[in-house]
Amino acid sequence: MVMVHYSSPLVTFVSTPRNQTQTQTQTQTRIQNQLSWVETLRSYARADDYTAALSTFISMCNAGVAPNHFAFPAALKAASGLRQLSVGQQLHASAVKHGYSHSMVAVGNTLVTMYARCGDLGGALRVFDKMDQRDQVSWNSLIAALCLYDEWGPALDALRIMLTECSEISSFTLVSILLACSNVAESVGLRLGKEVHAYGLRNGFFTNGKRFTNALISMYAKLGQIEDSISVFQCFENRDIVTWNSMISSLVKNEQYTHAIRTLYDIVQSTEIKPDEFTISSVLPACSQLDLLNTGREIHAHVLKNDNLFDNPFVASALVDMYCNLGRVEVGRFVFDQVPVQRHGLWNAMISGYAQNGLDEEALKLFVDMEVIAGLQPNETTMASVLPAFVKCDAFERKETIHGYVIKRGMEEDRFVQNALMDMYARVGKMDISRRIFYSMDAKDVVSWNTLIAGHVLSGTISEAFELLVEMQSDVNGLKPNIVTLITVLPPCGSLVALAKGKEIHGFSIRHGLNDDVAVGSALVDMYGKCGCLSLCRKVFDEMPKRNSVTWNVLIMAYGMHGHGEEAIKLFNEMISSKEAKPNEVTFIAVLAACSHSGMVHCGLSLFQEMKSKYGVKQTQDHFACMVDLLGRAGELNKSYDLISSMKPGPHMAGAWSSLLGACRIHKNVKLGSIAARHLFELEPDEASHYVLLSNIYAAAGQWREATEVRTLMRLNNVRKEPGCSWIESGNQIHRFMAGESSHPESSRIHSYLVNLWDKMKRNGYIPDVSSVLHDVEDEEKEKILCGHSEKLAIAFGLISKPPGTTIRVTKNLRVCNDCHETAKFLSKMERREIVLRDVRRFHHFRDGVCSCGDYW
DNA sequence: GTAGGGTTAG
Repeated sequence: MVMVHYSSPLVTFVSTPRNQTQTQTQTQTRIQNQLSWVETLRSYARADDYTAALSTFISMCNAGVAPNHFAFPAALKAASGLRQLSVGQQLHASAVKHGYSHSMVAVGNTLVTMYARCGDLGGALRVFDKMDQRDQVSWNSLIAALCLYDEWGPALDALRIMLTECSEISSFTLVSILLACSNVAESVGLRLGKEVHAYGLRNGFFTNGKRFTNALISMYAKLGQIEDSISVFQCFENRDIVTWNSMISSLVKNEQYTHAIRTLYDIVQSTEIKPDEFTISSVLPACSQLDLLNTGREIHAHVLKNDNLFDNPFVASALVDMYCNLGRVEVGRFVFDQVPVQRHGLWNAMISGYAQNGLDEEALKLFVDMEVIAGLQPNETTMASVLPAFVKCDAFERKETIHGYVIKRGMEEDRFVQNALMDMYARVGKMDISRRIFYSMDAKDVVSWNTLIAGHVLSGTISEAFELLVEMQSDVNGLKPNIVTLITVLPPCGSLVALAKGKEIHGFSIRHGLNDDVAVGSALVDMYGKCGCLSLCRKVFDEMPKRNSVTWNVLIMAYGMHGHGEEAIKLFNEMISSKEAKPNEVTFIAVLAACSHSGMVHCGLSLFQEMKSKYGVKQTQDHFACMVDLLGRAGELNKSYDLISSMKPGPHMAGAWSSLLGACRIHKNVKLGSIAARHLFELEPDEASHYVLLSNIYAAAGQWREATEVRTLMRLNNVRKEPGCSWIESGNQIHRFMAGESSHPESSRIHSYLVNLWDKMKRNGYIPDVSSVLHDVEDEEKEKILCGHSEKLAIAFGLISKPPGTTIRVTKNLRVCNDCHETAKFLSKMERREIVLRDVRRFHHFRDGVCSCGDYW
């Protein structure tokens, strides 16, 4: 027997020496004695003082008093409570020796529960099978055991058999069944749960069973029927603290955060009920969700005033979690450092707090400390929290070694860890391994799908991402795309101008009620803007129930990119006066870029000067770079140059110099252009576009020798020009065209169409701008090269394949050349087609021979 | 009978 050390008045009582000879009185005394022992043992067990109960049992045996059929269940309950399987097994053997065990229902029942609670479900099932007799409690014990191991289906099967064997049903049965109902498929669980509810109503379980009512509240909430939970709660008057806690946690589970906080206030105002550790740890997540830092602080204060609450590990980690979720990582750390009892939950809360706030190195350090200092082995939750920090932390280079660690610790089966690993492989460019993990997973959840889709978006394999989006909806588990999915797939629709796909996703968001979400709405506004559909972009924006800074920024950006500078500034002023969202640094990037694209120099200058004083947004080097662009485009090349010279060195410098270089091409300034290019060759020697621009500038000025020199330099530096590439969506497919290439299946048809079109244009007075061609060859050859430009191929394909009257939307990876710009403008009138051409910088919207940018680009 | 810490996007 395991010895349990404790001191109690009982010890003196049991160690009193006994007489060796037995008289009748002595026998009576002995029986009396046994009764007292057992009674003491049972009262300890009833009071959940398991250590005392076991100790009593041991002393009783040592005193030569045989345990009876009341003693074993009490001792077994104590062993269960202490989760001591070996003690339970010894009790089991001892009970068999004394002739109890399975023949005695009470002992058998307690054995089932003991094995289940001590981590041995198999042992529990074996005992149940061997029992000669079973009563209602036996079945309850079995069902509860199965529920404990998440064997919900078998638990319900057991109930069906039980109903054929037992006529009586107790509140214990009902509570177990309700628990099982909450964890099976919604339709099955809800149907059965409602039957149990009705049964309880008919049989008076409401009047005598708080447990039943509390379980009902939780059951409805877990199955998403929060209205039913609330009505059960409201109809029940005999509420205790568990009832209130069940209601609060149900509300939080169903995202009814405001209601949850209100319920907490109801508790506080009532005199007889006081919030306990369950209340606190249930309600704190609601504070995070609603951004209620002050409410969180009040709760924290309440915890500090009742210091027994702070000893609860759930409360402590919920506080850490709340502060970190609200961005107060340092307060979270302060609380973390105050907690005397170090448990996994607490460490994991702090590690994920660091990781989610981008403090990767702190997260990694704590991950190490957890084992080294606290002696706690990281578990699956730790791993899933820390993996993103490993992936993002530049100081940690050999990312993949972490997979070995995961396997060594036996955590590779965990879904959250697998998802995090998939993300890691996607980010290091190993989509094959990411996919392999995905297809090896038994239970893929929405996050698994989202991670794989995001991986494909990240690695530029967009068609795979779109295919997965479709495949996902036929997943056997009935998974559906969620908000994150939509936010993942909408940006590539915008960048590829895949308008039909974008509209399809928009439709999906409406059908599934996801379009009211700010992030989804903003992504839709952005997508329509990038697809060149200003009207739909505006319509989505206007219909959104809630907008934030991002929403306004993407709308302003869209108007700016389309050359509607005045409108963009008007929207900026509306944003300020609506007070719906505050302008931030990105807002000023958007308005300054808008001014730049529309040549609104004065407006841009005054906004730039006022942004700090009037709007409280600090100027960054990126804003300076916008101003360089604005001045340069407007032809104020010297001012632009002076501004660059005043800028601090940093990664934004390349952008600034390339703005100036671009401006020099527009305004044909060879001298400044070559200065800008020289800086760029140093900063980004591998970037082909710089060489091409400078070469263009020389060529346009007729300086062919210099132009050739630049091309030679490019060769010497081993820089290869990124091939021009354009996309157009047609027939629910994205078609890609590379400059001078004929890999498209319809290539020859497009080519002959383009030759005819070119002739027709020239007959109608079009003069090709051959200055865009770098090669020093005959004009006829230059025209051939011009006709091979990818955007012309894409526009030609659009004219052939898209129904008359529809808009042609093309996007290009590089800047659109002068001749393609003029061609599109000419075609928009000659072929009576609206053409929207998007390049790396902005939109060119051609209608009836006019470009929205007014040739200012 | 009631409670937590995790993965995806921005």
